[in-house]
Amino acid sequence: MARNKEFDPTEKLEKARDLFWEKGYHATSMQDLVSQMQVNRGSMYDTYGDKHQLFIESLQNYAKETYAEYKQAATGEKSPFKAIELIVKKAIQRSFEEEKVCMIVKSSFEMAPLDNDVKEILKQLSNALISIFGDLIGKAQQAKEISAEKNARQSAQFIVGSFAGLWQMQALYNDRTMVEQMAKNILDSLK
Amino acid sequence: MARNKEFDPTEKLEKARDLFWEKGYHATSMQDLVSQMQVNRGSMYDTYGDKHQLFIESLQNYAKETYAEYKQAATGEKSPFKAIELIVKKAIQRSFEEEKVCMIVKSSFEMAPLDNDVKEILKQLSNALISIFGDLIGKAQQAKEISAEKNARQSAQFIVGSFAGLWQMQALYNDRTMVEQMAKNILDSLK
DNA sequence: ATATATTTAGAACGAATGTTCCAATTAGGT
DNA sequence: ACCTAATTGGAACATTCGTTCTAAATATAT
Repeated sequence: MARNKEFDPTEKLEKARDLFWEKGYHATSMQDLVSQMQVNRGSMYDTYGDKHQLFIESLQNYAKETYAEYKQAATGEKSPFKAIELIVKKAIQRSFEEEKVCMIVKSSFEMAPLDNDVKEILKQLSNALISIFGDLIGKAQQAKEISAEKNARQSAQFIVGSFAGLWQMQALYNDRTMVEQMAKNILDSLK
Repeated sequence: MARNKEFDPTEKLEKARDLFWEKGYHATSMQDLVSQMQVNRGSMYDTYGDKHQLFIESLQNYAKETYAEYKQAATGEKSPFKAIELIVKKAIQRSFEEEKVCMIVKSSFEMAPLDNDVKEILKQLSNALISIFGDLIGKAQQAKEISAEKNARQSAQFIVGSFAGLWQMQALYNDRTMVEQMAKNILDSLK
């Protein structure tokens, strides 16, 4: 039939994702993307569609990779509460290593008020994380590690929401001790 | 000497602020601002400087007005802990009335990674809020309303950070009950 | 009343925006 | 080896971007 692509679409998508992740949607130009991805303009539009679609795919890719890391951090841990702790630790570690704050949270503030399609995706992705924590909290309650009085899903929402606080503090102060202290407070308040 | 301005600079600044507040910095164009403020382009540059300076003044104006409202919500309240509760309540009420999420938090995610000047201002403004809560927490400890074990400033940082969680949830789900439940969790964890 | 400094309206600027198009290239199926 | 369909590089598109400029209008101080 015809030629094959010279580039690996998912590898290049990750480059786009990293740029959107760092600068957000509006501050990232197609020129920025072309330069960073090292892919021709035409090929970009052929492969990913327009900027908006590319952003959405970047977001999905981010969530997929991030949640996989979170789950991976918890596997093998028998104590559900410790599993939660491990995920939070991993999230913080990752965030400081990448020197970037969670793309879903950033996008929630930048895009949710302006773009309904993106907002729905962000809701769905956040729901997925809430479910992960909800399950763990339920199990922790069964294991009597935390009080069974509290509603598991509410606690999960609290945890996921609290992440935003961690990231804001990181974004402003970039002080890991401070962020870890906040995380400790959050985890303590679960019990 | 010469003519007077036909418009009230602070009144028009508030219009700019509302637009930046809603859409963020990058998604707001000068054309948007000219239309919304009903001020001539040239007059805008004469009065406020460029877009960047106008944004900074908008941010300062936002903080001034918001913090005044917060303090006002707490005045007359003898119990320091209840004062904290009142501020949180006011913050939530205001946020749902305006149908917009805190401009400082939004800007922290959009601008802090890209703009050091804005980041420093955001830090300073956040510090001011942390101090307000730090004072109240200190007083609440003296009044034995909350445990004196915890470091007051750390708890204040936790509160201020937790606001970001409230706003993310509002931005995504726009569910007031959910946000109020989260706020309750935050306040409970203070004790 | 006149001179003067400032504001006003809106045209105009070059640069950057997202997107499309086209000719040249290239690899796969027959 | 040759046709064919897709990819490639890069020019080109119309808009929009933030900003500046000019000329007319206007209010103040003398």
